[in-house]
Amino acid sequence: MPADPAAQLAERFRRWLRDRHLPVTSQRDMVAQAVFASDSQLSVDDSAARLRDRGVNVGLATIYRALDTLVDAGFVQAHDFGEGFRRYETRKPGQPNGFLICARCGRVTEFPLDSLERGLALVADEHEFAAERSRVELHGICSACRRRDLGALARAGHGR
Amino acid sequence: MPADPAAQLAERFRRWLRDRHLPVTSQRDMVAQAVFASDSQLSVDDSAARLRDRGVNVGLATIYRALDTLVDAGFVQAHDFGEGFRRYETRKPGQPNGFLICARCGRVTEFPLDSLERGLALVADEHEFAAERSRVELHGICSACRRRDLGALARAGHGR
DNA sequence: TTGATTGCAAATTTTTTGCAGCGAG
DNA sequence: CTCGCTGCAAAAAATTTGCAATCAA
Repeated sequence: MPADPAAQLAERFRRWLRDRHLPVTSQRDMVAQAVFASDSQLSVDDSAARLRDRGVNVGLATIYRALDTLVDAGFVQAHDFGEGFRRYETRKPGQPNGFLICARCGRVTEFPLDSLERGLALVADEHEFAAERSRVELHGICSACRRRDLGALARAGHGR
Repeated sequence: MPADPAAQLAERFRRWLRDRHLPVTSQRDMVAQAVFASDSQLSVDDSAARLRDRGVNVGLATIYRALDTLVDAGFVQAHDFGEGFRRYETRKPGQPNGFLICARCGRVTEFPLDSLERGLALVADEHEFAAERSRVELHGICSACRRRDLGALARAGHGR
């Protein structure tokens, strides 16, 4: 059984293209695989780097266009974390849409919104707002950086 | 009593500058007043336009620098709604930090996070994340656009 | 063959930076 | 007088666009 989810997604994307009589080019396929194979949010540069590492050479403009297509097709989701550029990520069914953004190391961890959904729906209702999607960001210090800070503090205390 | 909150903020900003021996220039003052006087989130272009309308001429670079200073001073908050540029807004004590972003007209309405705070704290705790600030975005159709759509639908129905 | 895609380079857009001259303290 | 600020123009950085050559179907 083909249990590799990235390969399955790539195949579904190819089918999506064929269904609308769009050519399945190797470049698009490579970009798609790069995003599908990553479990983090890739910038366009990140994607270009990964392709380069695999010996594949694709123009930046092509990567932008391929990612646009992937977003249109619904396979990929675009993010803007306020860094001045976008990031892209495979859109899995039942996506989290909650983000813990570490101010120290920049790492972005995701979490599901289930527990907040009721409250969010309530707020939308209050304002007669028809919400289609929601996004929650928590900015602060992640557990790893936190532990590191506490460790440093402890050492400083011992040394007096 | 001087009840104009914008004027009060401007005065506080001047004092902030004086306190650190920075010159209080008319340009910085004007930029500050433009943001303080607005109740929406201004882009740099918006700010430039408002200043131009008042007959004030300030270079774009100066506006960027003045806004940076205002953010550093804590009087103004920067936003990124994924439009490709930033927006700035007076930071009031007990800010909302919740945003209803209309996909149709682009208007951004704010709402307070009180009702969600408990849930947010719970999520942070679960991940051992030390949250400093949170940000919630709801994307969808605002009440005004909603009504407009419904009206159009009704009219179409009548005309049959 | 046909029409969409690709690559490259030029164009756009937002923001930053360098620097000579001005101005607040 | 002394720094820091201002304006302008050039530089950066991310993204988009125009177009001839290429490629999938």
